[in-house]
Formats: sequence, structure tokens, C-alpha cells
Amino acid sequence: MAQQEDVFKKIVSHAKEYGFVFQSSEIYDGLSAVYDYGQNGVELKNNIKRYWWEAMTLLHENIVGIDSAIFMHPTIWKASGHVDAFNDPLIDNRDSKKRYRADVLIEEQIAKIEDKIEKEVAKAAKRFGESFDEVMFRQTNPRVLEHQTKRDALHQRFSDAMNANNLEELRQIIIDEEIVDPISGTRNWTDVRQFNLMFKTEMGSTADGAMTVYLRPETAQGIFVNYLNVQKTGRMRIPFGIAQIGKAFRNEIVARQFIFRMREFEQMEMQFFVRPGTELEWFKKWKETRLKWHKALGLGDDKYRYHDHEKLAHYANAATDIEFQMPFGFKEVEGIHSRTNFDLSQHEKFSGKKIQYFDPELNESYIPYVIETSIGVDRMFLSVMCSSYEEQALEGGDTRVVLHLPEALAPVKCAVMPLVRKDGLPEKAREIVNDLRFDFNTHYEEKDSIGKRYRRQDAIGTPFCITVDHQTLEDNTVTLRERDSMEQKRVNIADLHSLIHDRVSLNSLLRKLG
RNA sequence: GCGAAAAUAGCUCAGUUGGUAGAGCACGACCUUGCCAAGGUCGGGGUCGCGGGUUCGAGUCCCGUUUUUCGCUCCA
Repeated sequence: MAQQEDVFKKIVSHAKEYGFVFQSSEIYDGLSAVYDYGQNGVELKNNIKRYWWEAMTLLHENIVGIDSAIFMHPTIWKASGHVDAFNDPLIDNRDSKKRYRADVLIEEQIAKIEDKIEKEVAKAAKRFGESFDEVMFRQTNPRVLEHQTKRDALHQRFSDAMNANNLEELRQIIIDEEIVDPISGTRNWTDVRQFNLMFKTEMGSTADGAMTVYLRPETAQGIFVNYLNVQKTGRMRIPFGIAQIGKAFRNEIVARQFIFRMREFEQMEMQFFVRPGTELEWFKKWKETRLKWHKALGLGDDKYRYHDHEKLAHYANAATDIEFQMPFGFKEVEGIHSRTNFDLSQHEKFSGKKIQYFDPELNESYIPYVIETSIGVDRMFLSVMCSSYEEQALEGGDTRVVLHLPEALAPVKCAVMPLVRKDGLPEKAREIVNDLRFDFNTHYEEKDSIGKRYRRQDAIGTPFCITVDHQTLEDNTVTLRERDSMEQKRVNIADLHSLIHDRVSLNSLLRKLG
């Protein structure tokens, strides 16, 4: 494990050294948990997005894409539950690992005391042959008085703390009242925290007229609120899906592990709308479809596993993660959730608009059920980087660092290099570059020894190196060197295009899915 | 969020009890070699993370702060 973490460190510095990932605002000491993609990183990331986008929209005629805005009407986040879920004082029990609303726990405690009062009063009433109200009215029973005093004091303390938004006091109340976790029965509580997961900003240029808006914490809601638009204008028939790639923002309390958990991140989400009652069938189908998509990259089938959720979110009736083996363990890369009709129902309720689908086959209207597939682009990027990185020992005690990136994802597809910088070889190499550049991201390299240039390309994962030598000038052949095997073969310049295309095009990947 | 450690050139690091900053690699130019990275010559590059303090003098000592890493915790 220690060794694995060492490898992870190397991957992080490799990512920086070769222009894949930089820390944000580095010259100003950096910004915590925010990262920028560099000249090679952006190419890799775009290729990942394209692979997903085309797998979704080209291979499924019933899936279309949208690109919704990051700003959305604030009520959307009330409807989705994000405002409530992220603005309550929350406390966790370390033993049961359950999270509770601190205010609810205390209110329950007050209710318990009231139960006791009622019981005492009822007991007294029975003993003295009086009515319940008579006993309550007399208020002479010492035990009842004691409980009442306690309740009033607690109630006062509680509302003071809530009004002052005093989280420490809330926790102290829970401790003083010896409130236990209903599941574990222990009092092993964390601090009370206010969760403001959503970034806030103001829309409107004057302060008093401004409306608080949020940076979206997920892209899914942009799809749900456009459901009607797409369904109607696209004449979509259920089942159908809407795909979207975009940035989302979460003000994480602790964000760590490089680009695995960032405050600004990118999601690729597809919401698939189905007939109620068929959702679990579709859930199963999408579980399989998505894993197939991952495995087609060839990073290693044993690096993936499903992690089914046992405890489900309130809106879901099935959920699973696709986890990938990172150097720091199996981690979620993609989530597949059966979200029922929760989101669309909520938006129907909050917007007052009817969000239903008339199913001509059933001859009835309903709110569709939703299967969501949601993948983090940055996590995907990280999984590709981690599984591609290799420090290879070569014959003769040499080592080389290679990124065995899936060829279709590699930022640079080929590098053309003259063996020597004279005798017209650079000019010939330039000719080849000028032809290939229209179809592939092609680099030209003439500096340093040929071996060094090969190694530089290996480090950024370039699948092919094309070397122009003196023989090229005579017969128009070059050597084509492969990144992984380091093997070279002599090929005609005229054949280069198709040889490279067959290997590096997205089609080759997509065909594995078809 | 708590605890610990670290921060000196693009990278990896050295820098003695406090006395005006160094190496290797990388980078640039030229020469040389030419199919798996380290040839020669010359050159550019650092107010030592930032802000205070102690001192005649701070990369070095003290305080604060930022970022990173690790362990808990949290998140999914």
C-alpha cells in the first residue's frame, strides 16, 4: 500500500511535469482542491468526453444531448432537495455512521420529556380519581413539575441556540441531554456542522435587487427541467434519454486526493426516461451497458467492480457504483441510480407545470421514471492516467516512463521526427506533418537524440513515432515505431494515414460497443 | 474540521553554531553524433511560499498565514 501511494505521488508529479494537470492559481500559492488541465490534459479530457458523448448519442438513436446553463432558477434546488439537505445543522454518529439533523434529535428529546409528563399526569389522575386536565391544572405533582421545568429550560436553550445558529451549543445540548443514536445506542457524536454544499452568488447588479443563485451542484437538474422541451420539440417517445456534459460545483468540507474530489468538477450524465414499473429492468441494462463502455478501453477488466448501495437515497429504489481500482483503493467513478419519478414529480409540484407523458401504447399519462448514469470526467481521467502509467525496466538497466493510454484517448497521436537535422530530412518530415495534421494531433520534433525524443513521446503516451531517415528520400518509406512494444517497421508514407487511423480513431473503440 | 510534517531554480535536493545562495537534471544558442534519453562550449534562470518579529545581520531562530502530503474525520 505504501508503495502504491508512492506510485500515486509519481503520477501526480508526472501529470504536472508533462502538462496534464496543474494546480489552480499556482503562482498565487494555489487554490485548494481546484485544478487546471494543461496542454496535454485538455486533449485527453476532451477525448474522454467525446468517447462518452458519441457512445451515448451516436450509438443510441433514442438519446439526445443538451447543454444547460450553470445558473438555474433557485427554486430548482428547493424542488430537488438540495437547499434543505445542505442547510441543516447535521451531526454524525461515529458508530452507526448515520447522519442526523441535530435540531430533529433535540426536538425528539423534548417530545420524550412530554411523554413522561403525560404518563405521570395520567398516573396521578388515576390515583386521585381525577381527570387528566384537573391534574394538569393543579400542577402540584413534584415529578410533573420537575419534568416541566426541565422541558421548558431545554426548549428555551434549544431555540436560543437555533436562533443564534450556534452549532457548538446544539452539540452541547445533545451531550448534556445524553441523547443516544437510535441505531447504535451510543453517544459517540461528531461536531454539528452546517452543510453549505452549494456555492452561492448573486444575480442582478444592484445589491438590493439581487437574487441569490447557486452554482449547480449537479448537472442532472438541468436535464429534468428541460424534459418537456426536449420531449416535445424532439418528438421523443419513451423510453428515451437526455445526455449532458458539464461543470458542477460543490463546496466540499474536505477535498483531497488530487483531482478525485474537487470543488469544481465535470460530470457526464444521462437521464433515461422509462415507463413506470420497467425501471428496474432498465437499471440492470444500463449497469451492464456502462460497464461495457469502461471495459472497452482495455485498462483491465479486473480493475472494475460494482458496489451496490444498501442504504438508498430517499428518491432512489436502486443504486450502484462502478468502482475503479485507483492506487488508493477501489473508488467510485460512475453512479447508476434508479431515481423513480422523484425529480420530475418535485418539479411538477414546485413549478405548477404538468410534466407527464402520454403513452400511446398504454393510452394513459404518467410521470416517467428515471434511470441516471452519472460519471465524473475528472475521476475517469484519473483512472486512465493511473492505469496507464508505467516505469518500465529495459534491457541494459535502462528505464523508461510510458503512459499506455488507450490509443483513441492519447492527446498526441503521432510524432514525426527527422533522424538528423540536415540533408533535407527536416523538410521531408515537415511534409509528412503537414499531411497528417488534418486528421491527427501530430507533433514535429527535431531536437535532441532520436532516443530522447522517443522517450519524451512515451511520457505523454503518443502511440506512434514516425522517423524520417536518408532512405526516406530515396523510396518514400519511414519507420513507424509503436509506443508499447517499441517495435519499428518500415512503411510507405502513403500508408501512414490508414495505419494510424485504424488504431487511434474513436470508431475502433465505439465498434466494440456496437 | 483535528493532529503531524514539509515548502530553496522548471524538477530532485544541498546549504555548517545566524554572516550577501549552490549542484545535478531540465531549458536556450552553436558545434558534434545519429534508431531508443544523459558529447562539447557558452548562456538564461532564485528578493529561499507569504507577512510580521528578534538581531548590526535571517534561507537558518520565534509567531502568524497559505499551500501540499500523511493519519483520523467527512463526503460519494
